[in-house]
Amino acid sequence: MNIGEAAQASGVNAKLIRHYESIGIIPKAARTEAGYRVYTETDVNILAFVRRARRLGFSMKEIKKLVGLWRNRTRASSDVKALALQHMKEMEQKIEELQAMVKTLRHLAKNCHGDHRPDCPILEGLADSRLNT
Amino acid sequence: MNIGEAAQASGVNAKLIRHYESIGIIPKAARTEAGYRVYTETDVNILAFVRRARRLGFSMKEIKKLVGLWRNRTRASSDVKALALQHMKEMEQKIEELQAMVKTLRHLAKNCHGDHRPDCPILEGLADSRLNT
DNA sequence: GCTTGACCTTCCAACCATTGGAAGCTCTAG
DNA sequence: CTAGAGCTTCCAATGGTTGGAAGGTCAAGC
Repeated sequence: MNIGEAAQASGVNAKLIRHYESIGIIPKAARTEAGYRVYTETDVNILAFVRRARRLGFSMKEIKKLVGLWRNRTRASSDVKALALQHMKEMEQKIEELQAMVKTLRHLAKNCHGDHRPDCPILEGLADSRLNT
Repeated sequence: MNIGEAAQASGVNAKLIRHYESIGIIPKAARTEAGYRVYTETDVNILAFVRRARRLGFSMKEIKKLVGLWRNRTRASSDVKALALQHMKEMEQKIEELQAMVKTLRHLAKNCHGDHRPDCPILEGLADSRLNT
């Protein structure tokens, strides 16, 4: 399987596959005599694994760890769980931050006429030093 | 006021102030004979405005627009409101995405022993092609 | 007046994850 | 044999910020 077919099968862009290899996320692919990368079913599984983890918002650093744990049959499930729980915590924090931002903006927008007049509580709110925090 | 004092007063890092100037977010500061940037109260207000908008998650591109509208006394409030509502919509979408990620991870983690055993539903879930979407 | 140290200047590079392009080689079909 | 699709490497850009290096300038103390 060459890189294009592996990309098709795994859902990971060919360009991205090379990038993942270059930064050590995935093992270096074997090559043909002409220098083309060659992939096995296992390689495709790893790539799909990376893609799913990425879609769940894991950073490449975290994914590197996860791939290592995945390939290691003697890993402890506690290692994986800790990584997942930590990641969940960070995402929940991010959600709270975003919700606070939306709340503030909604409050400001509520009192904005939204017409041709220049008065705008949104801008005034942004300019208000009491909003410093 | 030099850049350090302006940074102190506005809460925006001196380094970042230069950066904002270089990418045209804020107007070019006046200079002393020696080349030092000089800031007025108005400049500090703009910087603080940028900082608050940034903290509400606006992109620099959006902030560039907002600063323009803020400095323009004949702007229509509808322009600002549209920008704010669009931004809120994007943040709400992001929140939903994150919540879906957390939900999936929570589900996977629930069945993970989290001990020394290698069995781990989290990794199995990530490797499961049914999770492709 | 001279040194010291804090501040200022510019420019260049790094972070993260991805995407794009250019230039050149290799394969496959007609 | 040629066309074009696909492969190779390398370099650059995105966005927002931070860091450092190398050098000029200011204010205070001696």
